[in-house]
Amino acid sequence: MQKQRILLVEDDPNLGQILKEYLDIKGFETNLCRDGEEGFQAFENNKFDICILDVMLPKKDGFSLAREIKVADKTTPFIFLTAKSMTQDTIEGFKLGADDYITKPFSMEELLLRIKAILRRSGNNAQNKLEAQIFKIGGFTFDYDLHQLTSEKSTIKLTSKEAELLKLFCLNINQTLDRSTALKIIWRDDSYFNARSMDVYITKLRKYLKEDPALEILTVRGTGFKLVEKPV
Amino acid sequence: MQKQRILLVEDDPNLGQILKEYLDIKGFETNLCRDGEEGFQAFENNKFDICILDVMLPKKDGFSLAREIKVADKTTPFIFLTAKSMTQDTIEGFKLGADDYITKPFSMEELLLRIKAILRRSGNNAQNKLEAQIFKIGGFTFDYDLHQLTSEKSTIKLTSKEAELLKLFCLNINQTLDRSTALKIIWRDDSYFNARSMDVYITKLRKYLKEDPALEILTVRGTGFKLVEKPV
DNA sequence: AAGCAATGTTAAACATTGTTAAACCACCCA
DNA sequence: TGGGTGGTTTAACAATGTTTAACATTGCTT
Repeated sequence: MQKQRILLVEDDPNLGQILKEYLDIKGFETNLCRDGEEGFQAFENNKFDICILDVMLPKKDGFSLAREIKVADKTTPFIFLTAKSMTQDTIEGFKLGADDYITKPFSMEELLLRIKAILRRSGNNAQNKLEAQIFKIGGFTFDYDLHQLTSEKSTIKLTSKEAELLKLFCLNINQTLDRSTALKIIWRDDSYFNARSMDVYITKLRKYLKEDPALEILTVRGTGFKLVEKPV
Repeated sequence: MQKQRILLVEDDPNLGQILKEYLDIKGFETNLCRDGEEGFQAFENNKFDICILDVMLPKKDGFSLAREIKVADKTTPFIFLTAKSMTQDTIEGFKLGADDYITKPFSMEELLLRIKAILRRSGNNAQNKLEAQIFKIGGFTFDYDLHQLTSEKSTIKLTSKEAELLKLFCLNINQTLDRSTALKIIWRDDSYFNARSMDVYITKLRKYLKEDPALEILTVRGTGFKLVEKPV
């Protein structure tokens, strides 16, 4: 498969460089630009699968840049990098045009998961858009879009939070999923009460998965959880 | 098996030489460079299994060097040698790109253990990353990822700290494990209270391993502990 | 042998996570 | 509008993991 291309526009040279390296390591081809104008030029000369735009940029802010890019190609998905200081209203505004946004500071893992999610559901070609997100874990088949978890015996209907959490686990199977990363992605905020809410959902997922002894959600105390698929 | 190759870039001639000798004795082939440029040249002309980079280097700092190396070969793992004086933030930054970091001053043993751990889990090929860490000690099978210690009779579920400590012993079976090394690796800090905590865990592990008389955790008074596997 | 420092052991204190049920909330429908 | 309905959060309490504290034991030194 061809490498997927990312247009990253970020003026902080440190952050930009670190992000580019991380994404490159993760198998993307990342084009890093320093300001809005440079970003737009890069977009005109290349084809990208996704754009990651800092909102505060020299010469041309991320929102304007996005508008121009949308004119040129309506299908390209965006992720905005927004500052913590922005008001909720502003963020709401951005959300309208963006496929997703992420608030600084964020973990790279969190960004990567969002990128993957967007590319999955709104990939470049029409086929991709229709492609279901179906995971096979243990004896189960999990259809994220339908919110269905199917085993030989039965099919369970999941709620949206259950499905999102399970999807996160599937995207990171056999790896530790950070508590705060999951919270920021699903609950959009890492707070004490959300953490407890997540614990409740962990219990629910465990109940569903109990049917297959090869699957287990381990707790990594102080860090997060890990969905492991044991060998038979 | 072929000797594993280490690229060591350290400008302090004393420390550099000592480390090189130690690692060579431990069965590696170590290439010592004095500054970032020399380090990069060495990397271009050879294949290394792991790079150990001082962060403060003449001509080209360790972080920049790492960046260039990553471009040339994304899979090579790193360990950064950082100074105690660095802020937590900086270290967080390094952690992102690095497989591990170690704060000066450190013991050679500690470095060796970190090297071994990284080579184990992120060996040269990507497959290795997925390979489970399973140890056979005495009559037990210990699966680190699942935190499970299995004997003929039963399977015990270990807590995270128990599992980490046991893993350290397995990686150093029949060798003395330094108290402070273990503390720095598992607790990331060698203090009096952590030391006592570790003693508690030694007791717990002894209890688990008691089932097999061929295994014993000896105490090396004033130094540390040693997990020995006696012949039958 | 006395005294000291290091380690062994146990239990209590503390922190985090697990579980359950009730409260809350948004949405639908009559 | 009001009453269900399903989903999510909050609250309360239970269970578990980790650290701290206290006291016991061991080995070394003088």
